[in-house]
Amino acid sequence: MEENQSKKHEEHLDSCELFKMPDTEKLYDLAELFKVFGDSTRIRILCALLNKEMCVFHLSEELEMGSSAISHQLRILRGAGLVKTRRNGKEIYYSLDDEHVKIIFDAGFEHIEHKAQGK
Amino acid sequence: MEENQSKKHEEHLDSCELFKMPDTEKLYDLAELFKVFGDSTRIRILCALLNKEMCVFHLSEELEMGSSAISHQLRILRGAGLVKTRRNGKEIYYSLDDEHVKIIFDAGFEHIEHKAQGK
DNA sequence: TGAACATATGAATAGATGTTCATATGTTCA
DNA sequence: TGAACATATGAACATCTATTCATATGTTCA
Repeated sequence: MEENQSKKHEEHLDSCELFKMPDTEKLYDLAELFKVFGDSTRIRILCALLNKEMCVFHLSEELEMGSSAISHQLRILRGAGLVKTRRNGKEIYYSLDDEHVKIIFDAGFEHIEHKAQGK
Repeated sequence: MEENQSKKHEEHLDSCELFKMPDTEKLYDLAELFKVFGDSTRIRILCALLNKEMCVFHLSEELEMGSSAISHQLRILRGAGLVKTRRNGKEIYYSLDDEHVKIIFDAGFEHIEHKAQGK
Protein backbone atom coordinates (compact mmCIF):
# COMPACT_ATOMS: atom_id res chain seq x y z
CA MET A 1 0.00 0.00 0.00
CA GLU A 2 2.63 2.53 -1.04
CA GLU A 3 4.23 2.68 2.40
CA ASN A 4 7.42 3.98 0.86
CA GLN A 5 5.75 7.17 -0.22
CA SER A 6 4.44 8.19 3.14
CA LYS A 7 7.28 10.38 4.40
CA LYS A 8 6.38 13.42 2.38
CA HIS A 9 2.91 13.41 3.83
CA GLU A 10 3.58 12.94 7.47
CA GLU A 11 3.45 16.59 8.46
CA HIS A 12 0.16 17.16 6.79
CA LEU A 13 -1.37 14.13 8.44
CA ASP A 14 -0.07 15.33 11.78
CA SER A 15 -1.86 18.62 11.39
CA CYS A 16 -5.12 16.76 10.94
CA GLU A 17 -4.74 14.42 13.83
CA LEU A 18 -7.31 16.28 15.87
CA PHE A 19 -10.02 14.87 13.69
CA LYS A 20 -11.36 11.55 14.82
CA MET A 21 -13.33 9.33 12.47
CA PRO A 22 -16.45 7.78 13.99
CA ASP A 23 -16.11 4.13 14.93
CA THR A 24 -15.45 2.18 11.79
CA GLU A 25 -18.05 -0.28 12.97
CA LYS A 26 -20.72 2.40 13.00
CA LEU A 27 -19.77 3.47 9.51
CA TYR A 28 -20.22 -0.10 8.37
CA ASP A 29 -23.67 -0.12 9.93
CA LEU A 30 -24.44 3.13 8.16
CA ALA A 31 -23.36 1.66 4.83
CA GLU A 32 -25.58 -1.34 5.53
CA LEU A 33 -28.52 0.96 6.11
CA PHE A 34 -28.01 2.85 2.88
CA LYS A 35 -27.51 -0.40 1.05
CA VAL A 36 -31.11 -1.18 1.97
CA PHE A 37 -32.23 2.09 0.40
CA GLY A 38 -30.01 1.42 -2.59
CA ASP A 39 -32.26 -0.95 -4.46
CA SER A 40 -35.05 0.24 -6.72
CA THR A 41 -37.50 -2.41 -5.61
CA ARG A 42 -37.04 -1.57 -1.96
CA ILE A 43 -37.18 2.16 -2.64
CA ARG A 44 -40.44 1.71 -4.48
CA ILE A 45 -41.83 -0.36 -1.63
CA LEU A 46 -40.85 2.27 0.92
CA CYS A 47 -42.30 4.96 -1.27
CA ALA A 48 -45.58 3.11 -1.57
CA LEU A 49 -45.67 2.77 2.20
CA LEU A 50 -45.06 6.46 2.79
CA ASN A 51 -48.75 7.12 2.41
CA LYS A 52 -50.48 3.99 3.62
CA GLU A 53 -49.97 0.50 4.88
CA MET A 54 -50.12 -2.20 2.25
CA CYS A 55 -50.11 -5.97 2.14
CA VAL A 56 -47.76 -8.06 0.06
CA PHE A 57 -50.29 -8.66 -2.65
CA HIS A 58 -51.09 -4.98 -3.14
CA LEU A 59 -47.42 -4.18 -3.33
CA SER A 60 -46.83 -6.89 -5.90
CA GLU A 61 -49.58 -5.40 -8.04
CA GLU A 62 -48.45 -1.82 -7.67
CA LEU A 63 -44.88 -2.67 -8.51
CA GLU A 64 -45.84 -5.30 -11.08
CA MET A 65 -43.64 -7.95 -9.55
CA GLY A 66 -44.11 -11.42 -8.18
CA SER A 67 -45.19 -11.57 -4.56
CA SER A 68 -42.22 -13.75 -3.75
CA ALA A 69 -39.76 -11.08 -4.80
CA ILE A 70 -41.69 -8.52 -2.78
CA SER A 71 -41.71 -10.78 0.23
CA HIS A 72 -37.97 -11.26 0.04
CA GLN A 73 -37.39 -7.54 -0.05
CA LEU A 74 -39.83 -6.87 2.76
CA ARG A 75 -37.82 -9.26 4.86
CA ILE A 76 -34.75 -7.12 4.32
CA LEU A 77 -36.65 -3.92 5.07
CA ARG A 78 -37.94 -5.48 8.23
CA GLY A 79 -34.48 -6.62 9.24
CA ALA A 80 -33.32 -3.05 8.92
CA GLY A 81 -36.11 -1.89 11.18
CA LEU A 82 -37.70 0.16 8.45
CA VAL A 83 -41.08 -1.52 8.25
CA LYS A 84 -43.39 -3.24 10.70
CA THR A 85 -46.22 -5.67 10.18
CA ARG A 86 -49.79 -6.12 11.24
CA ARG A 87 -51.74 -9.25 10.50
CA ASN A 88 -55.34 -8.96 9.36
CA GLY A 89 -56.75 -12.37 8.59
CA LYS A 90 -54.80 -13.92 5.79
CA GLU A 91 -53.16 -10.69 4.85
CA ILE A 92 -50.16 -9.08 6.50
CA TYR A 93 -50.05 -5.34 6.28
CA TYR A 94 -46.74 -3.57 6.12
CA SER A 95 -46.13 0.01 7.17
CA LEU A 96 -43.17 2.24 7.94
CA ASP A 97 -41.66 1.69 11.35
CA ASP A 98 -39.65 4.85 11.57
CA GLU A 99 -40.07 8.52 10.78
CA HIS A 100 -36.46 8.59 9.62
CA VAL A 101 -37.44 6.83 6.45
CA LYS A 102 -39.19 9.93 5.22
CA ILE A 103 -36.36 12.19 6.33
CA ILE A 104 -33.75 10.13 4.51
CA PHE A 105 -36.04 9.87 1.52
CA ASP A 106 -36.56 13.62 1.30
CA ALA A 107 -32.89 14.38 1.75
CA GLY A 108 -32.08 12.09 -1.15
CA PHE A 109 -34.75 13.65 -3.31
CA GLU A 110 -33.50 17.12 -2.57
CA HIS A 111 -30.04 16.16 -3.65
CA ILE A 112 -31.29 14.73 -6.91
CA GLU A 113 -33.45 17.71 -7.76
CA HIS A 114 -30.69 20.07 -6.77
CA LYS A 115 -28.38 18.32 -9.20
CA ALA A 116 -31.05 18.10 -11.87
CA GLN A 117 -31.22 21.88 -11.98
CA GLY A 118 -27.65 21.98 -13.23
CA LYS A 119 -26.62 22.94 -9.74
CA MET B 1 -47.77 -12.66 -11.66
CA GLU B 2 -50.83 -14.01 -9.94
CA GLU B 3 -53.26 -12.16 -12.20
CA ASN B 4 -55.94 -14.66 -11.39
CA GLN B 5 -56.04 -13.58 -7.78
CA SER B 6 -56.60 -9.92 -8.39
CA LYS B 7 -60.41 -9.77 -8.30
CA LYS B 8 -60.74 -9.89 -4.55
CA HIS B 9 -58.49 -6.90 -4.22
CA GLU B 10 -59.91 -4.57 -6.79
CA GLU B 11 -62.11 -2.57 -4.45
CA HIS B 12 -59.29 -1.92 -2.06
CA LEU B 13 -56.99 -0.80 -4.84
CA ASP B 14 -59.70 1.48 -6.11
CA SER B 15 -59.97 3.20 -2.80
CA CYS B 16 -56.29 4.01 -2.98
CA GLU B 17 -56.24 5.34 -6.48
CA LEU B 18 -55.84 8.90 -5.27
CA PHE B 19 -52.29 8.15 -4.33
CA LYS B 20 -49.80 8.66 -7.10
CA MET B 21 -46.34 7.17 -6.91
CA PRO B 22 -43.54 9.52 -7.99
CA ASP B 23 -42.14 8.84 -11.43
CA THR B 24 -40.59 5.42 -11.42
CA GLU B 25 -37.59 6.92 -13.15
CA LYS B 26 -36.99 9.27 -10.25
CA LEU B 27 -37.21 6.42 -7.80
CA TYR B 28 -34.57 4.59 -9.79
CA ASP B 29 -32.36 7.67 -9.56
CA LEU B 30 -32.97 7.79 -5.85
CA ALA B 31 -31.96 4.16 -5.48
CA GLU B 32 -28.83 4.90 -7.49
CA LEU B 33 -27.96 7.70 -5.11
CA PHE B 34 -28.38 5.56 -2.01
CA LYS B 35 -26.41 2.80 -3.69
CA VAL B 36 -23.48 5.19 -3.67
CA PHE B 37 -23.88 5.65 0.09
CA GLY B 38 -24.30 1.92 0.50
CA ASP B 39 -20.66 0.93 0.43
CA SER B 40 -18.44 1.09 3.47
CA THR B 41 -15.44 2.41 1.59
CA ARG B 42 -17.41 5.24 0.07
CA ILE B 43 -19.10 6.04 3.37
CA ARG B 44 -15.75 6.22 5.07
CA ILE B 45 -14.44 8.51 2.33
CA LEU B 46 -17.44 10.80 2.65
CA CYS B 47 -17.08 10.79 6.41
CA ALA B 48 -13.42 11.73 6.17
CA LEU B 49 -14.36 14.58 3.85
CA LEU B 50 -17.03 15.91 6.20
CA ASN B 51 -14.40 17.85 8.09
CA LYS B 52 -11.74 18.71 5.53
CA GLU B 53 -10.64 18.25 1.99
CA MET B 54 -8.23 15.39 1.39
CA CYS B 55 -6.16 14.06 -1.48
CA VAL B 56 -6.21 10.48 -2.68
CA PHE B 57 -3.04 9.57 -0.85
CA HIS B 58 -4.25 10.84 2.52
CA LEU B 59 -7.49 8.96 2.09
CA SER B 60 -5.67 5.77 1.21
CA GLU B 61 -3.63 6.10 4.39
CA GLU B 62 -6.57 6.93 6.60
CA LEU B 63 -8.64 4.07 5.27
CA GLU B 64 -5.65 1.74 4.97
CA MET B 65 -6.44 0.85 1.40
CA GLY B 66 -4.63 1.03 -1.91
CA SER B 67 -4.85 4.35 -3.67
CA SER B 68 -6.25 2.65 -6.75
CA ALA B 69 -9.26 1.39 -4.86
CA ILE B 70 -9.78 4.84 -3.38
CA SER B 71 -9.50 6.43 -6.79
CA HIS B 72 -12.07 4.09 -8.24
CA GLN B 73 -14.51 4.94 -5.47
CA LEU B 74 -13.87 8.65 -5.74
CA ARG B 75 -14.80 8.40 -9.37
CA ILE B 76 -18.18 7.01 -8.38
CA LEU B 77 -18.67 9.68 -5.74
CA ARG B 78 -17.81 12.32 -8.29
CA GLY B 79 -20.21 10.82 -10.80
CA ALA B 80 -22.96 11.14 -8.23
CA GLY B 81 -22.12 14.80 -7.71
CA LEU B 82 -21.14 14.22 -4.10
CA VAL B 83 -17.52 15.36 -4.24
CA LYS B 84 -15.59 17.93 -6.20
CA THR B 85 -11.89 18.26 -6.90
CA ARG B 86 -9.18 20.88 -6.73
CA ARG B 87 -5.73 20.33 -8.10
CA ASN B 88 -2.74 21.50 -6.12
CA GLY B 89 0.44 20.55 -7.89
CA LYS B 90 0.64 16.81 -8.15
CA GLU B 91 -2.08 16.26 -5.65
CA ILE B 92 -5.80 16.43 -6.27
CA TYR B 93 -7.85 17.43 -3.29
CA TYR B 94 -11.35 16.11 -2.87
CA SER B 95 -14.08 17.76 -0.88
CA LEU B 96 -17.82 17.48 -0.50
CA ASP B 97 -19.80 19.11 -3.28
CA ASP B 98 -23.14 19.25 -1.60
CA GLU B 99 -24.55 20.07 1.79
CA HIS B 100 -27.04 17.24 1.37
CA VAL B 101 -24.33 14.74 2.06
CA LYS B 102 -24.25 15.75 5.68
CA ILE B 103 -28.02 15.82 5.92
CA ILE B 104 -28.36 12.32 4.52
CA PHE B 105 -25.50 11.17 6.67
CA ASP B 106 -27.05 12.51 9.86
CA ALA B 107 -30.46 11.13 9.03
CA GLY B 108 -28.93 7.68 8.61
CA PHE B 109 -27.03 7.96 11.86
CA GLU B 110 -30.10 9.01 13.73
CA HIS B 111 -31.97 5.99 12.48
CA ILE B 112 -29.17 3.67 13.57
CA GLU B 113 -28.85 5.16 17.03
CA HIS B 114 -32.58 5.23 17.42
CA LYS B 115 -32.68 1.51 16.69
CA ALA B 116 -29.64 0.81 18.84
CA GLN B 117 -31.56 2.05 21.88
CA GLY B 118 -33.97 -0.81 21.51
CA LYS B 119 -36.41 1.67 20.01
C1' DT C 1 -61.40 -31.12 7.87
C1' DG C 2 -59.94 -29.59 3.38
C1' DA C 3 -59.83 -26.30 -0.31
C1' DA C 4 -58.39 -21.67 -1.47
C1' DC C 5 -55.79 -17.92 -0.49
C1' DA C 6 -51.70 -15.04 1.46
C1' DT C 7 -47.22 -14.95 2.72
C1' DA C 8 -42.59 -16.86 3.69
C1' DT C 9 -38.44 -19.24 2.57
C1' DG C 10 -34.57 -22.13 0.58
C1' DA C 11 -31.99 -23.14 -3.54
C1' DA C 12 -30.40 -21.88 -7.98
C1' DT C 13 -29.03 -18.65 -11.37
C1' DA C 14 -27.74 -14.53 -13.68
C1' DG C 15 -26.08 -10.05 -13.26
C1' DA C 16 -23.79 -6.38 -10.62
C1' DT C 17 -19.94 -4.68 -7.93
C1' DG C 18 -15.41 -3.82 -5.32
C1' DT C 19 -10.66 -4.73 -5.19
C1' DT C 20 -6.29 -5.78 -7.24
C1' DC C 21 -2.82 -5.58 -10.72
C1' DA C 22 -0.69 -3.51 -14.52
C1' DT C 23 -0.31 0.43 -16.91
C1' DA C 24 -1.26 5.16 -18.52
C1' DT C 25 -1.63 10.14 -17.77
C1' DG C 26 -0.20 14.28 -15.73
C1' DT C 27 2.74 17.24 -12.60
C1' DT C 28 7.06 18.85 -10.40
C1' DC C 29 11.77 19.69 -10.07
C1' DA C 30 16.66 18.86 -10.67
C1' DT D 1 14.44 16.22 -20.65
C1' DG D 2 13.94 12.50 -17.42
C1' DA D 3 13.17 10.69 -12.85
C1' DA D 4 9.92 10.57 -9.06
C1' DC D 5 5.56 11.16 -7.50
C1' DA D 6 0.20 11.43 -7.62
C1' DT D 7 -3.74 9.98 -9.66
C1' DA D 8 -6.59 7.58 -13.11
C1' DT D 9 -8.18 3.67 -15.64
C1' DG D 10 -9.04 -0.91 -17.98
C1' DA D 11 -9.21 -5.82 -17.34
C1' DA D 12 -9.74 -9.76 -14.45
C1' DC D 13 -11.48 -12.08 -10.61
C1' DA D 14 -14.04 -13.14 -6.59
C1' DT D 15 -17.95 -11.94 -4.03
C1' DC D 16 -22.44 -10.34 -3.33
C1' DT D 17 -27.30 -9.78 -4.52
C1' DA D 18 -32.04 -9.80 -6.65
C1' DT D 19 -35.21 -12.53 -8.87
C1' DT D 20 -37.42 -16.87 -9.98
C1' DC D 21 -39.15 -21.38 -9.00
C1' DA D 22 -40.74 -24.78 -6.00
C1' DT D 23 -42.45 -25.55 -1.76
C1' DA D 24 -43.75 -24.74 3.08
C1' DT D 25 -46.41 -22.32 6.63
C1' DG D 26 -50.41 -20.16 8.26
C1' DT D 27 -55.30 -18.33 7.89
C1' DT D 28 -60.22 -18.39 6.55
C1' DC D 29 -64.45 -20.33 5.52
C1' DA D 30 -67.64 -23.66 3.61
